[in-house]
Amino acid sequence: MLKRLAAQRKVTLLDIAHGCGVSRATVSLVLQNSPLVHVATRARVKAEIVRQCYVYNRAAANLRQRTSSSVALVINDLSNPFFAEFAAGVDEALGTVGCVTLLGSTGESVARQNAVLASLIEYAPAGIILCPAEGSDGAAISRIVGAHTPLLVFNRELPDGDWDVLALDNHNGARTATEHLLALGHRRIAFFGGHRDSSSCRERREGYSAAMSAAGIPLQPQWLIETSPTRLEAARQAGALFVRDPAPTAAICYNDAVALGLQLGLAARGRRPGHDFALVGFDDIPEAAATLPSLSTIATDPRARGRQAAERILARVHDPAISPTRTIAPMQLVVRESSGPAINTNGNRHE
Amino acid sequence: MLKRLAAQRKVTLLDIAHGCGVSRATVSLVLQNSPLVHVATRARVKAEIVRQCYVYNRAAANLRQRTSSSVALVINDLSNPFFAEFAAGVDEALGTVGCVTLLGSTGESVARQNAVLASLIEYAPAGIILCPAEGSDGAAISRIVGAHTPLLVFNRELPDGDWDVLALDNHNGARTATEHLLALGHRRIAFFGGHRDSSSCRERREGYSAAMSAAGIPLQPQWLIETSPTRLEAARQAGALFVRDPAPTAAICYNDAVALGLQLGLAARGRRPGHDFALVGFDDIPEAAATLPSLSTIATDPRARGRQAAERILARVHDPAISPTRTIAPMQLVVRESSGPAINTNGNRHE
DNA sequence: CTGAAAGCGCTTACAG
DNA sequence: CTGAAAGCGCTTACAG
Repeated sequence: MLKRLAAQRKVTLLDIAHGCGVSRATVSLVLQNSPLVHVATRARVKAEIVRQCYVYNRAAANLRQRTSSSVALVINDLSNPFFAEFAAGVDEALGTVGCVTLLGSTGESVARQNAVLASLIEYAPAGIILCPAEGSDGAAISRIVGAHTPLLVFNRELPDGDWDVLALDNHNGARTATEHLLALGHRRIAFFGGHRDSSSCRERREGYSAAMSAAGIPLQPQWLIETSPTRLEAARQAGALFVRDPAPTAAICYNDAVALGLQLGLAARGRRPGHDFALVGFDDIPEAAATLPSLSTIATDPRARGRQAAERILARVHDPAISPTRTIAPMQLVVRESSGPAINTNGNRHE
Repeated sequence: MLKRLAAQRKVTLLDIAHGCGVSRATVSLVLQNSPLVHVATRARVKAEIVRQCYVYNRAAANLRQRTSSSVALVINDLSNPFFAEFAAGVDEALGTVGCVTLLGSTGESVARQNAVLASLIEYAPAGIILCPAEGSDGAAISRIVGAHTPLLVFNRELPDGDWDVLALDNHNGARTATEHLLALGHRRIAFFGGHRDSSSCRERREGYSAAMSAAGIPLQPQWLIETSPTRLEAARQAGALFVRDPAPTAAICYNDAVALGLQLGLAARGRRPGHDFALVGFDDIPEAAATLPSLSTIATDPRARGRQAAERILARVHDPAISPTRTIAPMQLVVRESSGPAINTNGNRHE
């Protein structure tokens, strides 16, 4: 399991000390920029460090100091741009304080997640940021992580435990998106894509329902269309919107991938998104601005969320007395072309 | 710089030993599944480990054994899907052998790259996988990394040093793509997008030129169009293809992002990609299959490259006597709709 | 099969 | 301002 390094003798503090006739303690103090060391001594030590190509062994230092300068990040999979952006944000924020990111991925498997957590915890990270796999068991996670390492759970609900939570405001995001379409005159609005059993999908559907009820529009069951959250699936299912008359004139999509797929599926059926049909996505992935028609969407800014998660976990590391909190990140509606112009109540555009 | 962990006493090997009346050595042997320990003793120890919620301190073990169970991965930025996929592949392969990924990102800055490397090397990784930032200095990197940690350089050329190289076969990939368009009957073929000073762009242009020369077609300077390698820029520059008559009928694109942008730019000018104009991308990002028309492209399979890089570095870790090699990963043409049907030499389709 | 002892590379009181 | 000594949590010969 372990990699065996060529046990070539590395140059150590003691080598530096011998090299310039001081003790290890002095070298250590120089390394820590302590003001206790005489300038001349300091200069001699520093020169010797360069001369011998000494490299500091942070693991040894951490062991002795009982500290840690790493944070573990456990996500689903980096090939999902949402998580990749989140990870980039985490790494960026940790990097600025000289902390390193230990990466682990679960591939949405609970068993793998437990194994990954159990492995990462052995590296004694200062904290853990976890995007839990679907179906995660909070109690099991608590048991593995233990009480001494601050944990932050991102993005997915987990039956409450003693950890920080950073959640997206799915409910209000979907409500805002729906209200946007209502304000443009749409009445028959579908919620397209996603799996009912995913908590984020459930929350988004609830926000959508809330807005529809508030507008006095009874929900039609055929307006709720499930798909796997991928572009391809969404493109294939586009037809499901039009099996009954009167068909919806607009849709809130579970996420941008689904929305982009729906745009393709609509085009393949001769309908022009943003003209014959209005849609709003979720996430604001880079492509949303670049596609044609550009995609109106609810921005989640995963990179900023990553920075936020890292800062929160660092705060808890620095002061373990802080108690865990629940933070809800707001989401912003970005209006682009795909939601189209205002229409009249028959579902036609004002000309 | 360092995070200070609440110095709460952690349960240690000695606690377990005391807890069941054996020595630390015995507990250590149990942890390593050594056959030297009596079954009954082993069972007692294991029970005690669970009872006390002991967690192994891998850093301490690594220090004592002079081993490492981490590999550092330094990339540009995770928000680039190509690198995100590569990182996912690296992490996947490392995970299966119980090795952890230390992440670092350069944001394409040489200064930051040097700082990140200097920081990561202090964690004594067993090896380093580096996707060098543009303009990297091989000598500086050698100096920072030192001679004892195997290094693998991915994707970008770096003046030769004592490291493994995993390169993409840009030249042949571009040649293959160009030959595909030539075989369809195209003669006026552009090379669209990318920056001339990037080594991968240069190599791809060379492959393209080679195929054109081999077909006896003199290159027109106006067929070489530079853009930043983004979708938006590419969409904006689409017009540059048509400033002079006769305009090209096809283009090799620097990468898929550029190709997708060009598709949008063409559509905005009333030209139908795959009908009025043929194009081939580079990378085979997931979107290439899902866009409309679907994108013909040269597949680089970054995830497989990541696995390959990880396996290579692990091999060197296990046997430091192996000398560094240069591996060129082959690239595969994937034919989809965007390169269109065969045309006649006037640039019209066969009907 | 088990235990006492030394040591991985660092830091930190404590004396001087 | 500098040095001798103990110790972070583990492993590994070496005896028994």
